[in-house]
Amino acid sequence: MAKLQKSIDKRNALVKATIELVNNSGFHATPMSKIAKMANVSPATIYLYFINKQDLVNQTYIEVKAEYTKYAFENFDTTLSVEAGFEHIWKRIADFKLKECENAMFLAQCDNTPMIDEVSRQEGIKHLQPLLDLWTRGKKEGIIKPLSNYLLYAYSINPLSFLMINQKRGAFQLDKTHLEEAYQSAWSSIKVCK
Amino acid sequence: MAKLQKSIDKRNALVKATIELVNNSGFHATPMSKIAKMANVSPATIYLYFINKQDLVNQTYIEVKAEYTKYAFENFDTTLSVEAGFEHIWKRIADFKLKECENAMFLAQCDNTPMIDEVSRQEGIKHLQPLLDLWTRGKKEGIIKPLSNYLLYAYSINPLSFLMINQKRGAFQLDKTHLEEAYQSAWSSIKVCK
Amino acid sequence: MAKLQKSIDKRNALVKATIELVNNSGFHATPMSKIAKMANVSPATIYLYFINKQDLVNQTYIEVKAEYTKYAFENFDTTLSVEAGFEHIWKRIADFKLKECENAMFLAQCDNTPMIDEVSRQEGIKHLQPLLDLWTRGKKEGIIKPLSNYLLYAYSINPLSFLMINQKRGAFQLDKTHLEEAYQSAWSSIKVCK
Amino acid sequence: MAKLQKSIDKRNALVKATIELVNNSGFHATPMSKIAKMANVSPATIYLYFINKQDLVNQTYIEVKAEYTKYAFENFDTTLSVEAGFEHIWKRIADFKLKECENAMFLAQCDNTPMIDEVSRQEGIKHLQPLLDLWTRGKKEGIIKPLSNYLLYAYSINPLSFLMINQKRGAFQLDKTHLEEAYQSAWSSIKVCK
DNA sequence: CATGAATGAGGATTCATTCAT
DNA sequence: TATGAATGAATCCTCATTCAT
Repeated sequence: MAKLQKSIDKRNALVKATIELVNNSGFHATPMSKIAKMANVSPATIYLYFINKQDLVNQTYIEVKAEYTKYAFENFDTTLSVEAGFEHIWKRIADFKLKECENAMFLAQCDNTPMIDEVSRQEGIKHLQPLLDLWTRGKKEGIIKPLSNYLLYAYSINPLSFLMINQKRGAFQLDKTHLEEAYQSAWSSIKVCK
Repeated sequence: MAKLQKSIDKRNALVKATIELVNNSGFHATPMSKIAKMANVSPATIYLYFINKQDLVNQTYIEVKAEYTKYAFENFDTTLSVEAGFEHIWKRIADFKLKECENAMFLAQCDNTPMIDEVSRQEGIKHLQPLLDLWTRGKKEGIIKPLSNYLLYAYSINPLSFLMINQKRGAFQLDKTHLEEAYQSAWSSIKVCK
Repeated sequence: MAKLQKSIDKRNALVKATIELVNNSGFHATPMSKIAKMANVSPATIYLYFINKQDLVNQTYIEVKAEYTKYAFENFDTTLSVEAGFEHIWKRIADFKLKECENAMFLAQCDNTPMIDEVSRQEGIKHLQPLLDLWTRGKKEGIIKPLSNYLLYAYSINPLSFLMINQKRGAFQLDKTHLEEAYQSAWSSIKVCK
Repeated sequence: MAKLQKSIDKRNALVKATIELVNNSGFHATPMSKIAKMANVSPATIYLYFINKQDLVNQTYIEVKAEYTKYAFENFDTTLSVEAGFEHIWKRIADFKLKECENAMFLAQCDNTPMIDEVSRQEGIKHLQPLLDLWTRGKKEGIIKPLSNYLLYAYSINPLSFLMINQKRGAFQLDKTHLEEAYQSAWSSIKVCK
C-alpha cells in the first residue's frame, strides 16, 4: 500500500493544484513552481509523473472530463424512457457543474481556449456516447428534434456552463427553482413540440 | 488627416493582431513582440497606445464587446413585436458570431478565462440593455418565460458560442438550415409554451 | 532679447531639472524624458542643446562647479592675511553648500561616482586655484602646515560636504554655532600649532 | 560542508562582483547579467540569493559596512586613554580605507548617492557605537571638543574617504608620512587645544 | 528652433526544465 | 523515488536617441 498509494496521492495533489491554480490565473500564468508548492512536492517531482507542463494539463483535462462523464452517467438506466433518461442525465450533469464547481470551471476554460492538445480534446469527448445514443433513440422515436448532436448539446447541456461560471463569479445564484426552470428550458429546446 | 489617422490605424492594427494571436495561442503564450510584428510596429510602440499587456487585452475586449453589441442591435426597432424583435436580434448575433468568427472566438476566450480585469468585464456587459428590455417586455406580455435574464441568455444566446467554437474547430458546419433550427431551439427554450 | 533669452532659459531649465532629478534618483535612474518634462520641453529638444545624456551631466557638472567656485571666491581680497583669507573663503563655501543645497548635493554625487567624464572632472577642478595659492602662501609664511593640497582640502573643506548631506537627510541641523565650531575645527586641522 | 559552503561562496562571489562593477560603472550602469558573469553564475541564480537588484546592493552595502566597522574596532581596548584609543581606531579605519580600497569606494558611493534604501542605510550606521562612546568619554574628560558627533566624524574620519577616492583616481599617493600627517590633522581638529 | 511619435537595443526578472545528490 | 539548486531562454517593458513635420 504505502509506496504506491503515496505516489497516487502525489499525482492527485498535483492534478488538484493544477485545477485550482489554472482556474484562478490561467494556464500560462500558473508556474510549475506554484503547482509544486501547492501540492507539497518539489518542482522536479512533477516531472516524475508528467512529461512536461503541457502533458500535465492535458492529463488533468482528460481526467476531469472522465470524472465528469462518469458522474453524468452513474446509475444511468438505458431502459428508461428517452425523456426520463434525459432528465436523469441532465440533472446529474447539473449537479456536477454546480457542486464540483472547480472541476467544471477548469473544463470550461479548456474548452474555450487553445490550451489543450487537439488529441487530448478528442480523448475527452469520447465518453459522452451514452447521451448521444439516447438522443439517437429519441430522434428515432420522434421525441427529440432531428438535429445535429452539436445543436442538441449546445442547447440542452452547454447552457449549464454559462450558468455555472456566472454563479462562480457571484453574478447570480442558482437555487432549486432555477434549476427546475433550467431543466424545462433545456428540454423545451430539444424535444419535439407537439 | 494624416497624423491622427495613422495613429488610429496603428492602434487598430494592434487590436487586430492581439485578437488573432490570442485566439491561436492564448493570452500568456502571445508575446508582445509577436503582436508588434504582426501589426508592423516596434514593440515599444505598443506602449504609446496601451499601458501594458493587461491594458491591451482589456481594451481589446471592451472594443470587441462594443462591436458585438453594436452589431447585434443595429437597425433594431423597438416597436416590433417581442417575437419579431427577438428573432431580429438573435439573427444579428448569430451573424456576428459566425461571420466575425475571430472576434467572437476572442470574446468566448475572455468570458471563460481569468484573463480580463473584473472592471473591464463589467464595462463589457453594459451594452446588452436593449435585449434585456425586450425580455422584460416579453415577460410582461406573457410571451417570454418569467425567468432570470441569466437563464434566458444561457439558453437562447449563449449556445451560439458553443456552435461557433466547434465550427471554427472544424467539428461541424453550420449551414442555413442548421441556423434556422438553432433559432427555433433558442426560441423554444424561452417562449411560453401554449 | 526674445529668441536668445528663450534659448538660454530652456538650457537653464534643463540643467536645473537634471540636478534635481539626479539628486533624487541618481544619474541612470533619471530618464531624459523626465528631464524634458520637468523642463517643459520635448525630449527631442534636449538634443538641440546637448550631444547626449553624458554631455548633459558633464556640462551640468562643469557649470555647477563653476558656480561653486565663483561663489567661493567672490569679493576675495588677495591682500588679506592668510588666516583672514581662509576664513573668508571657508565661510563662502559653507554658505554655498548649505544654502545652495541642491547644487552641492549634485557635486557630491558627481565627485563620489563614476558618473562624470574624467575630462570634465579635470575641467571642474581648475577654478580652485585662488585657494591653492592662498595655501602656498600660508605654507611659505609658516602659518599653514606644509601638507599636500589634497590633505588640506580633505580636512578643511571636504567635511562640509559630509555635513551638508547629513543635514539634507535630516540627520542633524547645522546652526550658526555649529558653523563657527566647524570653522574652528577646519582651521585647527591645517594651521600650524604654535 | 560541500553544499552550504558552495552556496556561501556563490553569494560572496556575487557580492564581490557587485562591488567591483558598481565601483567602475555605478549602480544603474551595472546590469545583473554582468554581475552574474563575473560571479560565474547564471543571471537567474542571483535571484536565489537576493530578491532583486535593489536588495542585492542593499545587502552588499550592509555587509561591507559591517566589515568596515568590524575591522575598525578589532582589538580595540576600551581601557586605553582617549587619545590612544582614537589613534588606534583612526589607524585601523585608515588601513581599511586604503587597503580595502574597493570596499571603501563602494561605501563612499553608497553614502553620497540615493542608491541605498533608507532602512539599509540606518542598519549600516548602527555599528559605529564604540567610536561614539570613546568621544563621549573624551568630551567628559575635557580632551575632545564638545561638538556634535557629526562634526567630529566629518573632521576626523570622513576626510579619509576623500583621500582614498583621490588616491584611487591616481590624483595623488598617500604614503606613510602623509598618513601620519593626516592623523595629526584629524586629531588636531577634534582635540581640545591647550 | 521645436516637437511628438517611433524605435532598436538592452535590462530586470521569470520560468520550464534539468541534474547532482 | 524525490529533491532543491541551477540555468538558458524567453518576456515585458524602458529609454536614449532619431526623424518627419
